[in-house]
Amino acid sequence: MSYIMKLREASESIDRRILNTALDLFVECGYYNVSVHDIQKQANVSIGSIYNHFGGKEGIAKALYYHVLSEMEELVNSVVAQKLGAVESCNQLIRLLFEQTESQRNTISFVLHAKHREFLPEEPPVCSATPFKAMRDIVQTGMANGEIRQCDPWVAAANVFGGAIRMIHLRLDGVIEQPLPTFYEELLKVTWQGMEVNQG
Amino acid sequence: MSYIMKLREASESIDRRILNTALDLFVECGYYNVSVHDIQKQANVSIGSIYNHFGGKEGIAKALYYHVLSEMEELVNSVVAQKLGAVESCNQLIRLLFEQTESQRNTISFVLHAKHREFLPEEPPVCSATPFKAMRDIVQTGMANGEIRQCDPWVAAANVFGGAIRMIHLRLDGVIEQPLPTFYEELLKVTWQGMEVNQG
DNA sequence: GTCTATATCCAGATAGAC
DNA sequence: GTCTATCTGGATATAGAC
Repeated sequence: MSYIMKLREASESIDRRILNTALDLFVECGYYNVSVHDIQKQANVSIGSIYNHFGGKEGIAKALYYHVLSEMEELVNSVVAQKLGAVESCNQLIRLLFEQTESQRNTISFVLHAKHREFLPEEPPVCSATPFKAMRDIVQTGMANGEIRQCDPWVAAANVFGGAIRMIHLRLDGVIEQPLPTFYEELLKVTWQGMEVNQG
Repeated sequence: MSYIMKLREASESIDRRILNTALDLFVECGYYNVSVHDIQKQANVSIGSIYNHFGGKEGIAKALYYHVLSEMEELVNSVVAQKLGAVESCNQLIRLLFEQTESQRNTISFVLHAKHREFLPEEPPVCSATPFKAMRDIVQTGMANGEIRQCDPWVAAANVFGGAIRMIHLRLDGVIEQPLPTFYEELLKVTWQGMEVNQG
């Protein structure tokens, strides 16, 4: 083990080391392709510690799930706290999500890309969690105050964020090869003004 | 085993019975939560037959993957063959996808919702498969002939189909409770004309 | 609380009769 | 080609020393 690694381990709590390692492995290989031993080895902790701290593999996944959800919630709250208009709030959210897809790839991947129901069957689906509700609420507010065209709430939310989320998926799958912020301005333009060529 | 079941089994080839059963189980429980024995029991075939026909669990998944991809390809081709304009082609595609999400739920779920890379690591990602390329091509054509606003190809495709795909995901997750065709008209309006309220 | 060594279980895969 | 019975590896989880 390198000196750098030792330093890093000393600076991180054992819990964090387990969670960080698990996040990397789950995202890279998929939950069911990762064994407790894999996590144990890569995190340089004993298997006993893992069972003491989290009670098992599913315990790790659950802790991780709530951890990344709370990070997501922070992100949404940081935008809401600015009290911008609805449209501008959505834009900031998309900008932050695009940036974090590049800088915090695995966190975003675990929130937006993982199929939690498969390994955490008891938990509610992500999209019904608070940060996602908050995103839909922002759109709702915009419709109420006339910033955003009136329409069905699901349609509105899917249209505002659907394009961005689709691009995040494609980026995480390696299909899009440029960093997402490259597309930010252009995406906003078509999202708000539409795809149809203006007549006259 | 009921009389109806026997009739159904007699009318289906053993291959189809295995694939149909596997599709249902994979979608409902997730690939790794389904054992070969589960498939074997529910399809009323012996485990030996499964290994003879598909060589194992991964063989089933691979066959299924190409099967549903070809169904998806048919769907796209059926629209392309009509030689409509680009915008109208996209609309028809979305309409068909919405309808099939209700009538062929598991097929759509396996194509659009499953994480194939986790259990078929050798296969290319779905979104790089032909039907998805064809969808992007339709959008491209529309930009070339002036039907659709000029912009980055990824942004355009994500915006045209992103809202629809997002709604399909939400529907498959049980978050949206109404059948998707309900939203068809409204979705098209905002997709093409945008979300921003017109000035004046 | 942390570790190693071990127990238990069940999945995928195979063997060999028919 | 189809079946049942069986093997084997590897996973989760535990026991018990330190």
